[in-house]
Amino acid sequence: MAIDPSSFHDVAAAASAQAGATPAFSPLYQQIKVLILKSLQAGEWKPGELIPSEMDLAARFRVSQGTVRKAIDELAAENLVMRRQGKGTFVATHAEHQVQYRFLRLMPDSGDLRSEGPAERQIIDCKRLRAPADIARALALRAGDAVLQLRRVLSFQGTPTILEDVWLPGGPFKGLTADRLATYGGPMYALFETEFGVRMVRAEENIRALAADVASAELLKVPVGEPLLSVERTAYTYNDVPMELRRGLYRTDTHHYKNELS
Amino acid sequence: MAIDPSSFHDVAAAASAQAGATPAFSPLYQQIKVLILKSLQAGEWKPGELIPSEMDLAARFRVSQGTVRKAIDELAAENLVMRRQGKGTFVATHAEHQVQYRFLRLMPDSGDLRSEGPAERQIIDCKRLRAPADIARALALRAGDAVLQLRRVLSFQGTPTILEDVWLPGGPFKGLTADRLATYGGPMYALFETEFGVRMVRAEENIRALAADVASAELLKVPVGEPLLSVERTAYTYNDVPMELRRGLYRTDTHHYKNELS
DNA sequence: CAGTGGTCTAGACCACACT
DNA sequence: GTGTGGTCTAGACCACTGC
Repeated sequence: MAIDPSSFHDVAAAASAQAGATPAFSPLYQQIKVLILKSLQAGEWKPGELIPSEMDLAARFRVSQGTVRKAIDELAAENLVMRRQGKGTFVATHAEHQVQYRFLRLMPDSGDLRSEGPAERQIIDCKRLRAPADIARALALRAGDAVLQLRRVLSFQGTPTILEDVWLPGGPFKGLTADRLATYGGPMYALFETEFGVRMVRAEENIRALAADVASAELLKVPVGEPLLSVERTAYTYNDVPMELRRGLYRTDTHHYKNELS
Repeated sequence: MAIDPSSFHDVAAAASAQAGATPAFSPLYQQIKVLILKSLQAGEWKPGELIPSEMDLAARFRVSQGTVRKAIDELAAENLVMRRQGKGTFVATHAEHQVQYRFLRLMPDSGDLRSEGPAERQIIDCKRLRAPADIARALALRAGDAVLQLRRVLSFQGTPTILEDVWLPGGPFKGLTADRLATYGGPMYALFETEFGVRMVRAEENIRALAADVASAELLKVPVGEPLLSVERTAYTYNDVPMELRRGLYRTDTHHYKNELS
């Protein structure tokens, strides 16, 4: 077959048909990646589910298996999917035992979190309110929009260690109650997936040291003025849409925040 | 040619010739990666230098270009080498302007470190001493072995912000003086590369909040008891050999420690 | 222009999991 | 055995760099 090498596939043809001064060249596998990403966002495959095999996807998009493979490689590197040899590729989820606290970097000074057993969770408060300006900005809402605020304490081996305030946009999380949170056994992000279809994909944390105020000191059972780690986390779903703001105060007398740099 | 499919290359043949109960299967590209890594360690190519082209390496190791490519892909993902299309693959270095403070996660509350201009560095102390037990353990030395201790303050826009104590093993860093550090313009890790042939490859940080003691408070110009971020970093060369212990105290009133989770 | 890394394909075989 | 992801090869062409 004598065919134009730049149009021997549907996707490739569509790419080269782009108009504009800059051709905006983008590799085929990147385009395939975007297409798979859209299916993930649209919920075509739910967290924990098996996605079609590389061969199937290659047939669907009319490209070779190698091209699909490279697209999935990148998605796997970003922790959006998980590959398992012999079984297939699965949509990543927070509900797995292996990656229980994927966004929690606090470690006991000896051992790891698993060796401490599960954390005891105590919900202090859960209420619906109108977003203050700073919260609204962080969640890409308008000031005054409905948000849920949740406050809880996590204790390890009987010692209160983390005090967290969580803000969630009211729309996507309509119907979330303190009771539902208290009765749910797994990680909070797993509940978000199963009950609200919101999967947190990545997060940013801004960390500071500050002195415990009266309220925090009481809840964490430390003296007022005790230095605490302030960890402000913004968590994002697909497409960099912020879906959670979380302000944590960590006691660091028996634990530390661990970070790997490379 | 009728040849055994598992022995059509030197490296592959060597791999399949391994004895032992567990065949310890390792993909070809992983073995190639180890070989390239050894050349990097041995200093066959120095930081900043061009390594041989993929074709050359493929010829050297008697494998296909694709296999070399996959090995280099992983090295690039680990920031050990840097690829530049049309030019070649270079050994990574701390002396590049783009990645100036690769291990420093402190950011001004608005803008970034570059917008603040270069930090002012003030060396407080630099002395040779025998390693206390905890320092020795972190650096994989014996207690009492010679170490260099260095203390310095970094200021941004006139405000002292970071107080650092650095411990280095005496052997590899023989001859390092406060004067050499003061006159050197670039990042400390770049000096380590050019003068001592020590390239830091990755690091771990343990972070805590603590109250400023008298000495720290004076150097950072904050009240005694002010909450500070304590950042304890262990930096490693090739092969996970620890080469530096660094204890930093960060003021977080105008800056914060930024971490990306995924 | 030649040389480099980057993309894409096609086909073979290997390792693993289920049935 | 069948199907999955994982490895390896070989060859073609594209995009970028510098002579």
